[in-house]
Amino acid sequence: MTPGDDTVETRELTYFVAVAEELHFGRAARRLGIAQPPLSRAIQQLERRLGVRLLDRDHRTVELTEAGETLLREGQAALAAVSAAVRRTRRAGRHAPSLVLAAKPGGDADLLPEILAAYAATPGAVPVDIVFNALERGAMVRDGRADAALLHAPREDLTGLAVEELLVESQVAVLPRGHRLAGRAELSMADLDGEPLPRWPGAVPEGSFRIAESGQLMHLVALGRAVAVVPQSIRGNLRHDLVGVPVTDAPPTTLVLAWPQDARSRALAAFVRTAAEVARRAGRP
Amino acid sequence: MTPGDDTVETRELTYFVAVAEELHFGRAARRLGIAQPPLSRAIQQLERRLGVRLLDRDHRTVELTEAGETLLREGQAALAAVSAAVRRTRRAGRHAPSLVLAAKPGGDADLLPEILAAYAATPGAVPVDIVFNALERGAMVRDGRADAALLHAPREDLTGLAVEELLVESQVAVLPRGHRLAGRAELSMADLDGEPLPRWPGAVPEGSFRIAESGQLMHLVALGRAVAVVPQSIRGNLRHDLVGVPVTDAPPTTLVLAWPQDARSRALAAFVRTAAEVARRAGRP
DNA sequence: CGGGTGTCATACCGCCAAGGTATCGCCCGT
DNA sequence: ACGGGCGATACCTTGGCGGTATGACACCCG
Repeated sequence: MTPGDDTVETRELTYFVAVAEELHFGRAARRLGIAQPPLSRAIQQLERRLGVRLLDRDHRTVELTEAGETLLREGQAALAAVSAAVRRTRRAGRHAPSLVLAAKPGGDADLLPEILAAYAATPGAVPVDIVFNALERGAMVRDGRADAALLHAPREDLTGLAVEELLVESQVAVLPRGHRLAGRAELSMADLDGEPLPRWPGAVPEGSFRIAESGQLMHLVALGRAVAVVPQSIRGNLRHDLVGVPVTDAPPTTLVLAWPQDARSRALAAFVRTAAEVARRAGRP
Repeated sequence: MTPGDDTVETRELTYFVAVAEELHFGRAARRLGIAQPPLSRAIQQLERRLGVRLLDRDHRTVELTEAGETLLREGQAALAAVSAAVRRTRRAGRHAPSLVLAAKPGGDADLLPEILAAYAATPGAVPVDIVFNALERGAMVRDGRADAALLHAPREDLTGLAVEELLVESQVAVLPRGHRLAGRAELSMADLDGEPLPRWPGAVPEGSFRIAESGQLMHLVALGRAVAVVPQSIRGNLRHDLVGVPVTDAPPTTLVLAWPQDARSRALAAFVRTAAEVARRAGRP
């Protein structure tokens, strides 16, 4: 045995993560585009190499051991790091420097146009591509698909990212115009008890689909199937049949600009500086 | 061409990192334990896959392109993440929970004994293994060889780590007892101009060896071959033939406890809490 | 209770690609 | 002009990855 072998191929990690997420060899194999037997063998070999049982499988069901849960978490992070390395290398090679910013539609508190204009006016500014994505903007920064993202703390996880706070916002409940609470000047969270979930995009109401786009959520609200508690800045973009009512005791939300904490790019640094300045200026009109 | 292939095997990354660090295919191949031709081919293939030139090699010399520098940095991080995943998985499998703490001999400001005692008294405390290492305690935390480390900011790089500040210290110059400055009550950095390097462990004086152990450095100081500027807490552990003189304008050093920022371990959290408390208590005696 | 079905493991095979050896091509120092 | 050093190329061998077929076992059903 050679226990000093402290590495594993990304292929093996990918395979394990697929099985660990699916908890089903057949489905995982299909997702990976290979047949099931090689997958079984690969997992066995991985377990032998690590000297650790990763999955408890009786003939009916597959579940993660403690070691397996560790490898799922850590393996996902490691794979993201590898993808990030590849993507950033490709970007560095194509000599057309640019920035990719991940934002959520309607989630920029209307700061984005001004930030982009101010940055574009900066000497040495580089083209900025905006990528809209509601659910995985943090992951996009971590794995190199984006150079920076607008995120909402503490709703979204910021581990592994450097951040600049742009704006602290209170929250409002979005309600159909005809709702029993729609006329109130303000609410407390307790007033919303018993209202249907989800409260925000990304939350997964049981048995329902994943809300991937805020328009879907707003539609659900309009139908009375959901109540959303969101940063107050979206009040400007509400559909005509919805109203936003301040929720006094909802925790305030912070709009942050996040980027990989080891980023070394001159352009990114300038963009961050500009964004912070614009936000500061907007803070005291 | 299949540009959607966003991953790379760890083997390829390891190979590239070796070449990028050595800037020499032959040496890199020897270090990797393979022959040179397969290594050349592997790098070429990697470049083809990424669609990017990584190394500028004329027949005499090898140097990194910009993309190559990116891949070196990012690849090292990704490989550390993979190693960390493997090690943490192995640890999680062997069901004997414990903590590994990386410290530098003499670099704990004498806080360690008290921290260990206080933690051991905590309910649910777990055995703590101390690993002494002067040069790569940060890397040990990042790649999973240690759960936490005592580091000195800003001397050591903290990116990617969560930290708790334990102690802010001013610095002293370590001098031979007979040195012309040894009698002074205090110094400024300017007084040390012209003194021989290195100033601290890990610094590499030109043409000399790497100082891997503080005893070596102290020996050099005693021989008049070096001057060290170090946190004042080491004054208690100086050899009889050395003295420490405060350097008034040296930037203060902060002793921090650092751990992987995505750590989820209950034991680690308790240890950090205890350490912070001990340090706070020690701060106001 | 016996056949059917779903699931993971095993057996066996073919082939690609990683690694080895030998050699080339090129630049350099002398 | 020549030998030495270095990376690239040519060619071969083989380990291991992936595929198909099948086994072993548990559960469901009529």
